[in-house]
Amino acid sequence: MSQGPKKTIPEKNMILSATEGGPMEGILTQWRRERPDIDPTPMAVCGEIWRAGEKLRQGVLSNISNYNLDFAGMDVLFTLRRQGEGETLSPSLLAKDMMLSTSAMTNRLDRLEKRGLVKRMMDPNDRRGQMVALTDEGFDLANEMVVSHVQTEEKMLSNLSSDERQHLRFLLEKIE
Amino acid sequence: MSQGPKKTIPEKNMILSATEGGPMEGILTQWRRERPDIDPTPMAVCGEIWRAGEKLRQGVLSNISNYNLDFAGMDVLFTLRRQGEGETLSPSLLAKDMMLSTSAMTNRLDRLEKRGLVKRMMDPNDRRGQMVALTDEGFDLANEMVVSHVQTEEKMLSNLSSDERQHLRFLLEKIE
DNA sequence: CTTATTTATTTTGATATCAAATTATTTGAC
DNA sequence: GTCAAATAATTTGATATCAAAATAAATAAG
Repeated sequence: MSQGPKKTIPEKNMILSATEGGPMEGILTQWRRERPDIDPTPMAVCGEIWRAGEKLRQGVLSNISNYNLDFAGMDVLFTLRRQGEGETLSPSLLAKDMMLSTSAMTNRLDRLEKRGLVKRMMDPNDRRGQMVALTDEGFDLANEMVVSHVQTEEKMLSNLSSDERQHLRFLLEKIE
Repeated sequence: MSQGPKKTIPEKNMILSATEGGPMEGILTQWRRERPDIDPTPMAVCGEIWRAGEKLRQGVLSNISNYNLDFAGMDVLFTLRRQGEGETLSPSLLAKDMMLSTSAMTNRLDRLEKRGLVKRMMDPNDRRGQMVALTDEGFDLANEMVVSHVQTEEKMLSNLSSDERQHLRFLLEKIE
């Protein structure tokens, strides 16, 4: 209440809370004791990114499981939905878009097709190729699901102001 | 060269580069067209986190595969190594630490034990329990590997200043 | 035209994971 | 002490993934 100038306190708190108290700090302490020759902060940064990603993934998954879907299925439905109504993508493009093997995509599409959410159509210009589209049911489901999906994400990000979110993206994009 | 005050330009650039050019921007554009009623920026933030995490994972994996290991094995080795030489953890604790099922941990330990990197010992105080420790070989490998591991991460984070890294962690920790 | 190469998708075989069941042991209630 | 509930680890069964092989069709070179 009487020590430093008030001006510096917010900044100080910011820095402190990024290095204290977090679940990462114990790990860093261990490494510093075992390998004082190594600066472990890169591990902390990467670890926080993975931890945050995992937390977000859990939250998103818990929402979409209300629709009897998993992350994989949601990914396909949303990718197709945001192309626009009636638009199609080939299995190869879908796989590339999601950084997935084409065989994994075959499997995902099989499951979604069995549930009636997507349909495969022959590509009229290339008999090797297929055109994958949402069914009406898939389109409606994606339309409904995206609302609660974004709400779920919004809730998990609610401690971040708009500026902070932008800054977070800015920093993440600098990762090589 | 003659328009606005120079002072604001860095901030402006910062904001611009977080919303333009990134691999996320096309996706946002699609969503804005299809669902103008929904603010898609939460998807962008989450997507950036997952994207960055995946990129880091790839880099780390490409380094540890020089040691014929995968992410799973590295995780176990490092968790044991940072406990200190000769320290042990039970399979349950290891599993909890890595947010993994105990059966997955059984599998990981089987593989590492087969390679002679860890050993299982009976817990003298609880005949149900085990104490997992690094072998000498495992200890040496962890010691060698952590150097290039941190270097690899450091390289991928090299575009971020020390302050930026701290700020990044600060922001990530706000995710609920 | 024919053959070789590339491209699109599926199938096969292997593996890491999880949830649930199993086995063995400890802890707690009485 | 005995029985029930909790805990530690493994086994089992199912599944999603990948890499590599297989199938089929388009493209290119001669």
